[in-house]
Amino acid sequence: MTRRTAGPLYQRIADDLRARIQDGSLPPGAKLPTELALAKEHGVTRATVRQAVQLVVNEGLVVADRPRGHFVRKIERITYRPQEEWRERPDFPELDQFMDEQVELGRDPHQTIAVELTAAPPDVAARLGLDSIGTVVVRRRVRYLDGVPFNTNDSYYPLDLVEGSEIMLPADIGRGANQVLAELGAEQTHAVDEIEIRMPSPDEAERLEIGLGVPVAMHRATGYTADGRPVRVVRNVLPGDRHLIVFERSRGRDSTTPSSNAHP
Amino acid sequence: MTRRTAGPLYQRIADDLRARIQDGSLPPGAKLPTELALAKEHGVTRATVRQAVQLVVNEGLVVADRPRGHFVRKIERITYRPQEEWRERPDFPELDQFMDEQVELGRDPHQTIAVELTAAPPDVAARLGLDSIGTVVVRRRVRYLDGVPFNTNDSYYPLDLVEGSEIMLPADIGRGANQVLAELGAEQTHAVDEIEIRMPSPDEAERLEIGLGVPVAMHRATGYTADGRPVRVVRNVLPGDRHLIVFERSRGRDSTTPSSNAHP
DNA sequence: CAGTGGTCTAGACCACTCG
DNA sequence: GAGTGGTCTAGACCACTGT
Repeated sequence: MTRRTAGPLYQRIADDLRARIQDGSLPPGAKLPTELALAKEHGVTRATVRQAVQLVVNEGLVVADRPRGHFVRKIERITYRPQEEWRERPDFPELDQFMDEQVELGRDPHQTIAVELTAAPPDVAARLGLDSIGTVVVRRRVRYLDGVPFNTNDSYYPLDLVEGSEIMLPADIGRGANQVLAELGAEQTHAVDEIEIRMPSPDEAERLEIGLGVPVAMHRATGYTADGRPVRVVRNVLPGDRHLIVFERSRGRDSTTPSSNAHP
Repeated sequence: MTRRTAGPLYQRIADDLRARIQDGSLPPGAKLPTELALAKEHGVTRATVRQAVQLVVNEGLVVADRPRGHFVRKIERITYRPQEEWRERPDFPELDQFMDEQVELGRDPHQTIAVELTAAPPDVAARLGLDSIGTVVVRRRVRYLDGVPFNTNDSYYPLDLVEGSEIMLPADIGRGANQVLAELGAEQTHAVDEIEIRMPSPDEAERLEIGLGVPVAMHRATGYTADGRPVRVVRNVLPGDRHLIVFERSRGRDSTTPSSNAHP
């Protein structure tokens, strides 16, 4: 942490706040001094203090809880393992995988499911190899943990592949949508995971109750059958303050250089 | 894009800017109207316009290029494949892998290398299984593409493992540090990749020339030998506007559930 | 009701780049 | 030298929360 001794006033005030957070005198969850108090302390107007506070808010260090005050952000991440979707499931699971794992950890998960028929958005169409009029089935899920929205999970399937199947029903699929796909003759043997880091759109921020200063990961997974046909695209939006993405890899032949069907 | 018809003025102005960016009337690279022009257009003061502009800047949609004006951000990402570090390399490579791949793509890469001996930072110590006084060798690299800093790559090795080896020299290792480790009797057979999404610290922002509104991914890779001993931790800081992280996976036994040595 | 942050105005001066 | 955004002041009113 480089301490500034010159430069704009608001930067110096922000430096001071960061230092207090880092050295523990303002621990996670602590309430910051009020804007008025900071103004008096530094001999500036409230407007200048607000610039400083805005800065640390946009860095994700501090959250505004209006009108109680500003507080040091508490961060608690769950581990998100894209590879686990291919883990063996119990023979008669009652919940889907996300729910299942979280219950094991003593959390209270639930999710909303909506199914929709639309034209494939461009990124999905490109990965599914569909032309511009390709119709897809989308399963949109919002997942909650202890009442807080945690991530969104939108799965896209070519309509002709899943028409009439369980995938089109807005309900949990205990054995997993991938299992249903396999039963439909489209078993997936490999997948490509893409992770894009950016700030959320206003829509995403609202849907996931994301505050300022929290970026998201857009995780896209494209699943392929043995003959290289893409049969599924999943778009996950993961708020950065609530997720740690984990992959494991071995030096085996099949997990290093699959070489084909790579996107983009 | 939900258009607002009520609410704070600056939000409405920001909505208007977003809409113009999304519908193409302000394409990537285009110059926004000046703050004064926007103020007149919307019948508000410059301070209010600045709030609106700050918002879209912090969303990463717009960059300030002072004092020329504000411009719509152009985003161009390179593909970053953690698994590729285990790709077969040419017998007599002259450059390291990052450089090599980028030259193939017609870019001009270079990197700075500094080697340092320090106590292991807590996150590294935890992953290497070292106690609080464990000493490590750090190879710090900053990688540039066409003169722009692209990412940082700090590799940590237990001192007793690499002492006296090529790893301690601040120069490119054509055949790769992993190959050197193997020659030292510490061949890695599997690894855990962790990806954390957050806003950059002021230090990181400066080192990587990151503007407001650009989050980073912290990618940590921990490499293990066949007997499960961690021998290397790499910390990569990847600015979100310049990277797309890609993994590929097969449904084979070894790439799905390695189960042991997982962090955290 | 008091205290907090959120929004907005009106104005001032500065540093830097470009023509 | 004109024009841009960056910084800062002084003041006002509002909406919401907790007591």
